[in-house]
Amino acid sequence: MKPSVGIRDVAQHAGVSNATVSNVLNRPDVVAPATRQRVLAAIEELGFVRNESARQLRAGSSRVIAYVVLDAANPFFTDVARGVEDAAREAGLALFLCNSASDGGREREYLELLHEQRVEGILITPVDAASARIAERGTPVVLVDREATDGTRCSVAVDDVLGGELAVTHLIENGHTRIAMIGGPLSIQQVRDRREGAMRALTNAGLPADALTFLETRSLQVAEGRGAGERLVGLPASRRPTAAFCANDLLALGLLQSMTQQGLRVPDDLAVVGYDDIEFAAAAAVPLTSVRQPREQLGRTAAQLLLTENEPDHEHRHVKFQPELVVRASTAIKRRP
Amino acid sequence: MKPSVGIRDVAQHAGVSNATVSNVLNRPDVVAPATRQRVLAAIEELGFVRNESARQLRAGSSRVIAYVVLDAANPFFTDVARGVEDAAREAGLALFLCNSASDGGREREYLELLHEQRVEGILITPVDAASARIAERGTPVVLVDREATDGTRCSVAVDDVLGGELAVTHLIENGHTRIAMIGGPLSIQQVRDRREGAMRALTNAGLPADALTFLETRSLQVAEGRGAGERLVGLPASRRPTAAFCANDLLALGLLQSMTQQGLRVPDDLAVVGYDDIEFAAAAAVPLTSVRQPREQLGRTAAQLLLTENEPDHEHRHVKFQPELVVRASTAIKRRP
DNA sequence: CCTCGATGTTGAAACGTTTTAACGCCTGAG
DNA sequence: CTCAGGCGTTAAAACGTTTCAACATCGAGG
Repeated sequence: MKPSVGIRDVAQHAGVSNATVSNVLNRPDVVAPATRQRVLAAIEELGFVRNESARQLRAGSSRVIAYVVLDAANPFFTDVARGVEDAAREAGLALFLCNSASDGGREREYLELLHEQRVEGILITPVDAASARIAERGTPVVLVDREATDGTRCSVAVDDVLGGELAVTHLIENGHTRIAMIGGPLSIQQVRDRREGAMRALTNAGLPADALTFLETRSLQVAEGRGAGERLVGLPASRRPTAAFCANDLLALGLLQSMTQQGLRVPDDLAVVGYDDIEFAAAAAVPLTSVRQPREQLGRTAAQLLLTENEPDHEHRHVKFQPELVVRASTAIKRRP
Repeated sequence: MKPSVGIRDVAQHAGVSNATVSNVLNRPDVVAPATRQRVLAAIEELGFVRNESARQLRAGSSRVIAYVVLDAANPFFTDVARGVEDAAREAGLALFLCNSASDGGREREYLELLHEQRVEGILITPVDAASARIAERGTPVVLVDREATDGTRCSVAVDDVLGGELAVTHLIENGHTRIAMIGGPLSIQQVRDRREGAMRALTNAGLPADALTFLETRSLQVAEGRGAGERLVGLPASRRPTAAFCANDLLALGLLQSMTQQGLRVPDDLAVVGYDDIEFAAAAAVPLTSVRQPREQLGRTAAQLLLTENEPDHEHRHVKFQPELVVRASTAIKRRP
């Protein structure tokens, strides 16, 4: 490792004091143009890179925020992250992405690390309700895609109950009366909310609660969707649902694959609704009906809320967006031959 | 903001010196169990969080590495990132993900930031050749999915020339003699390599170079694939290729969508080969033939190489993996009615 | 000629840790 | 009783910045 050139080396090389170098770095306008040039030249020549730790230690602020994402492999979250990043960069902040991968332990570790790093703020889509209540340790936290139940912090969410209701109402209107909902684990708030919305749709339509079969999955990933498909087909034909509402598009895509593999047709044998409307939903084997959420706006808004967090008269806000149903081929009206 | 409790506050509260608190934090075994308990209790009680900046400033090391990814929305890279993270976490390092989003400026900013942060090491899939040559500033850098041409750093790559050759050879064997390659911009090394492989396949089969029409795109994203599809269909039927090799799966998925929309059939009117074999390739409208790369292993290996970087007798290594063709429906043999 | 304000520069004191050498205490051996 | 050695603890010196009050220098206004 190089002897690591510091601000004093630069100062000496340029024939000024270290305070002046610091000024060139942080308040260029306050130093005379000639000196500034000389210092910049010295910086260039010596290959000086400011030591952020020292800067932060003294200055107290870090110019970095972080987004702890639930599943970096889910395009929904990468889209949210893009919104976050755009907003952050407009505000002159850098963004660190951390992937909890739905693992509470990992999430805790990252939060601890971020607190230690004294980031300016943390955006998080928490793994479960417990972690959503994480002790605030001086760093502002904004919940993303999850509503803060207590008023202790800001949150940006989408009305998942409404989303579930939209999806299942659509299926009911298409004539389905035996419907499966696929999703899990139930420790995830979104899954619970979407199920609640589904139940509400049944009630609204005067259908009994057992018109909905809930198949719980271990995660919200493609492979689990395939597994659920097999379980579904395994059911006796008389009780087998004619439509499925998946808690996200990854599950729906897996389900779709599984149906094709088992020789069943979508939507004829099984209508499918997904959730999130990720880009791949439209490109699927059967273009997927899905519930669209304003992904980038979700992230962008969350970042903006975070920025208001240390304003003097800040009070926590809870923004809630409306989802929207996008109808495609996977729920085309059932043919009655 | 809270008055921020420091190590000395803890020390005072526990009736010991700050050095002892530091020992509890870093070398718990060296301090007497009773004292340790007392200190831990004080930490808990005061809600002390170690200031990482100060730690790092004094200790010199950061326990963090970073992966600057080319496109966080591309599942290929999130899979690579997962491999990186697994390896990092096994080594007790945290991983920060930075998304350059194929933007050279963004990439430079992040690299600067990471240097300032004095991260232990940087993994990067660079935007273009210029950025791949980025001045090393004391922080070890490993190239991911790109070969380091000079011997100045380690790299982990996949043989893209071979990949392109596999894809196009497969198309030729299926009887295609007018083939399109879709990808870009050409500033991306992978695109150039895959095209070179495609040309080699032509040569091997004794086909003229103009059997391959290269359609350059502005990026490697789904929307560009759709655009390319329209351009393709716009060609006079006599010159229109009967098969397309896409530089990645996102383009291929876009192309697929575009074909369906324009009423053409895959593979009958156009056979399609993608690249990367992302999870969604198998779930596409027409399951996609694709060139598979060992994604997670790529990331894992890169992280491991990075870790060897500050061993005393380190010499830069260039690992190169072999890709593999996965044949699916999108290149099923052309029917000749 | 003196004073004043503006403009540029600087010396030195933080910031909150880790680290090192030294310290006091206790125990067991001589 | 003395002394060597081990053990646990500590005072104080870093680490590389930023910041602030103070200090030159200079031109203009009185």
